[in-house]
Amino acid sequence: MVRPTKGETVTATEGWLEALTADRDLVSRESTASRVADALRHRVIEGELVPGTRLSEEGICAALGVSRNTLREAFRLLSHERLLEHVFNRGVFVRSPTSQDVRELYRFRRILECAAIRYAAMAAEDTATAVVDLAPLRDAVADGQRAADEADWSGVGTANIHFHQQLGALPGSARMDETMSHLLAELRLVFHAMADPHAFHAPYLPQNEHLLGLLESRDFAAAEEFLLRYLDTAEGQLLASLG
Amino acid sequence: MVRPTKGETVTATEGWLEALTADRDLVSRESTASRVADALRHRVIEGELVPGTRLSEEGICAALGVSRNTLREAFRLLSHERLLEHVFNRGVFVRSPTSQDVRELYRFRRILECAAIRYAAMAAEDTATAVVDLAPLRDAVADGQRAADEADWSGVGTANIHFHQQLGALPGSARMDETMSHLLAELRLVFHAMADPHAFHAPYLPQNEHLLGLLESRDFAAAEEFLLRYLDTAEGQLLASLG
DNA sequence: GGTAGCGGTTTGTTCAACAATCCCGCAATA
DNA sequence: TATTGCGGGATTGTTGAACAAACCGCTACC
Repeated sequence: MVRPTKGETVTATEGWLEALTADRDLVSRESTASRVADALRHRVIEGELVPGTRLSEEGICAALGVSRNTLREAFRLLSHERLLEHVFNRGVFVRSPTSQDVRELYRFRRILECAAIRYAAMAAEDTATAVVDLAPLRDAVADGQRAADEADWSGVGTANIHFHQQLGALPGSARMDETMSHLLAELRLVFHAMADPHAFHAPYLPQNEHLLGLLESRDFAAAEEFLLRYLDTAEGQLLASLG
Repeated sequence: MVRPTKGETVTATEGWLEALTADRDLVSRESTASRVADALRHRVIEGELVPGTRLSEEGICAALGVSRNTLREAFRLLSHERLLEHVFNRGVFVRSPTSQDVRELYRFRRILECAAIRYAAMAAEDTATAVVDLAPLRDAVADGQRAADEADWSGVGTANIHFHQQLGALPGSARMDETMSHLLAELRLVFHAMADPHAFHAPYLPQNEHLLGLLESRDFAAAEEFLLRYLDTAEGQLLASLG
């Protein structure tokens, strides 16, 4: 190890401590329950666990090699995210969203995503506020385009979700980000109930691009209007598919 | 037990089955973890547990007479509501919100509550939609007035929170209700950090009433404008109080 | 046909134990 | 003096087993 010569003190560039805090999550191990929850969440979101499936405690804790108590903590986490449904004395099931759920989900989406656009509009006309950063949205659109070129429909779906996640992140509120994240994860359950969940996303790719264009040209009123129709269409499709 | 005479079938008034479902939660036992969480939540929300307090597992599960595992499930629930903070390998603490939290909380409140007003506006001009029900808001204002008359400042605070909860409930989305509920519960933590948390709420009583008046007279634009100023003021007070 | 009783199975909850981790105080060192 | 290294003690993380309670499906019975 190289150490400074005696009497000499090395002062690093300003703010390096703050930079370190960004790496904090790399150091801190997370609990096994979180990791189990991550594994299950992935399976649910990717549609490998079909809605309605019962998740037996014994089977899963044997498969994952964790104790029942730890597994139940993971169940609790995912139930809170509405990905699983915990029925007292009967076990946990992969949640199967109803059409009522779809209507509520989209009502909430309209509220949150329109609010995000309005926030961007406010930030744009208020020079005091730092202008919102649309780069993550551009990235999401690009990712979607790339996935479509490779006929990776699952990737298109992911990019689509990512686009809306980033749209909701415009106001820069961690709480809203989390809410959006849960909302979109739950929505994935709905998508899996469709006949061809992956192809479903494809038509929305150019629409995302158009919406981004409106935002970039600062036509926020048109963007909001466009988004509302966009969501109406999607909701209608899902409701029709759910019966 | 009285049973109908053989061959005779008693038919009760229509809809009694639906009425029964409302009492379901009285019958269905909830898990002990939920009840433990309820008890702790009450203590935290009422300010009996000061932010920063460490909640020792051993002490609490002895006091409540539940096992450590059950207590830990309750801790998970409350951590998810951001009332407690779970630090890995160090225990759980009553969350002490920072000024950063306050800013985020109010940013999110502005988004959600304004969206609620805009939803009411949309519902009002769209005759197809059933008109929104302002009765719960009136009730909350009345409760606050009554509590103020009796110098019950804690009650005034509760009524104030209740008012905003009901405001957020206008769009009729269970998911949004839950989000608002968590938001306001977390906000209570902030209030307790103030010098005189109860008196803090009193000035907002007439403002709630005024806001309700604007909604009743369907002047939604003014209502939104008024609410924004309202929230600005409150946020400023809290930030000043937090330093 | 409908209903009451009955096992087998799964969940709810507790308990006790061990490993891993952290905090605090003390000594050693530059 | 200020910093570093090192236990000791306490607390948390996780496990495994155990028992009570509840549910499901089956059978027997009226």
